[in-house]
Amino acid sequence: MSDDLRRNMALFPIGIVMKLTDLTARQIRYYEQNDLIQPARTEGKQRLFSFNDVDRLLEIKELIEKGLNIAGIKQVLKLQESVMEPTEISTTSEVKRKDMSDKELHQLLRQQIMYRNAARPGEDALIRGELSRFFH
DNA sequence: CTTCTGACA
DNA sequence: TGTCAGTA
Repeated sequence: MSDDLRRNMALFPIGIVMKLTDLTARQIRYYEQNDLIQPARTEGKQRLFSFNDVDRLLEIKELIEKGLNIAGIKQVLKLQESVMEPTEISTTSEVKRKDMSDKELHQLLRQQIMYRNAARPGEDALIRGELSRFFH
């Protein structure tokens, strides 16, 4: 069995994921509603998460802690997907970055810098105003 | 007992 | 986001 397939197997219920990510069930369900994650379901409609789902949730958690809202997180997630090779869908952010082109790397760095500026209330009103759509 | 959806003093 | 309700 491939390693990628193993990481995508729906294995644990929300209770386990809560402990693994330190997120509340409310938050996890909310992120799913906003299409940030798409966990599998049992016949009884119970969510079943894979290792990839957990990794994704941990990334979402980091982004939330940096002040990003759903729209902002979608941007980052979309950017990461555009950077990944269609074939070898890597797992760690380290591997993902290794295959980025210079153009994509600059775009990601530019956005990260913008996030930091916008995350400082009263420091850069213009930038924060333009990116308000991506923050709380 | 755990999870799910919907709703809001 | 928390939390309570009524189920499955």
